[in-house]
Amino acid sequence: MVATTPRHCGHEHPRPRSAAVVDDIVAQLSDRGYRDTEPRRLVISAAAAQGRPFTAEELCAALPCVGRATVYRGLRLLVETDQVCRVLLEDRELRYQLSHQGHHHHLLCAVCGASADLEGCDVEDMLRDAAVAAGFRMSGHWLEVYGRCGECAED
Amino acid sequence: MVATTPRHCGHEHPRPRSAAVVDDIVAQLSDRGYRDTEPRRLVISAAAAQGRPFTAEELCAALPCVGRATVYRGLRLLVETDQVCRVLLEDRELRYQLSHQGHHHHLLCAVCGASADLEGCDVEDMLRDAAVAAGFRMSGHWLEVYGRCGECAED
DNA sequence: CGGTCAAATGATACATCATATCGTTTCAAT
DNA sequence: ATTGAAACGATATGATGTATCATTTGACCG
Repeated sequence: MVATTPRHCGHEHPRPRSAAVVDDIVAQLSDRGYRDTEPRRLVISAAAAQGRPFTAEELCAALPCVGRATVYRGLRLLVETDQVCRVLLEDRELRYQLSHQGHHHHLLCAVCGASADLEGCDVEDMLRDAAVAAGFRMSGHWLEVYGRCGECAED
Repeated sequence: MVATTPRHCGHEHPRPRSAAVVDDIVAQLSDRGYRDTEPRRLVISAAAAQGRPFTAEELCAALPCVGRATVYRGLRLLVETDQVCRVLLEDRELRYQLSHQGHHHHLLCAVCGASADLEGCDVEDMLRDAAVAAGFRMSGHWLEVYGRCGECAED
């Protein structure tokens, strides 16, 4: 069932190219007992349409037909189900982006806001060892790396 | 000059054992052109008296004689001058603690809130290399490690 | 030692971000 | 189609931090 007849407002929400992505996420949510609702699809679709990490407010602005609370609830659900991951900027601003893989870290461009996944870098083991040395048992960590992407590196 | 006669309220603020620490920080601020004020001293003293990472609100509560804005301003100043460092909990709650050294990372106990400094672990180089591999030039990073300290590890 | 003035303060308004509440709507299983 | 729980939207509330601005204060200076 495709959302071709919006009920909340007059805006048209044409089926995007990323419809398959949306369907896939909706299916995964469905497997976990979460309903397939139109506002939820709109949130997922808008999230998938973002080119780079986005804020909850940006998503709200992009979805005037969907209530703020619903956008926040949708994002929270997507994070909890690992469909979306959270990204923290240097000023502590919280942003979101679709998850591409399991656990990973982000390289964030301070200039253009682009993000890349940090690969070939398993800090986990290193951190775990250092934690043990300090008498801790590590359970998790948060790591973000800031810098300039290739395009923005030219001063 | 020691603050023995509080003016803002009737509370007594006896000169704490950590007075030397306070004096030292005040001196460093003075070197940078910041005044030696009583509210500022109270903020520093209260921060130094905390056993573990604390929130701005906790400091406000501990200092009923000092205005909220002043506490926040004081903390911001202390962070900017590297006297205090910021710590991010897993739920994104922001806490503060006195800095013991230059740049370093924290091990945070999820149970009791204790913190330890992560030593013998230079993730910097590793991250820098990984960033370069992704076409980025690294400029900074944020890393927090969560777990259980020795005391809280026994289930 | 008292005058001076920018820095600092405190009260409070405001901004931001996110969650809680609650009556209404909607999905999906029957 | 019926129906009950899940989800929704509007809005109130809460948490955290900053901006404003009249007043106070600390450091310098003569």
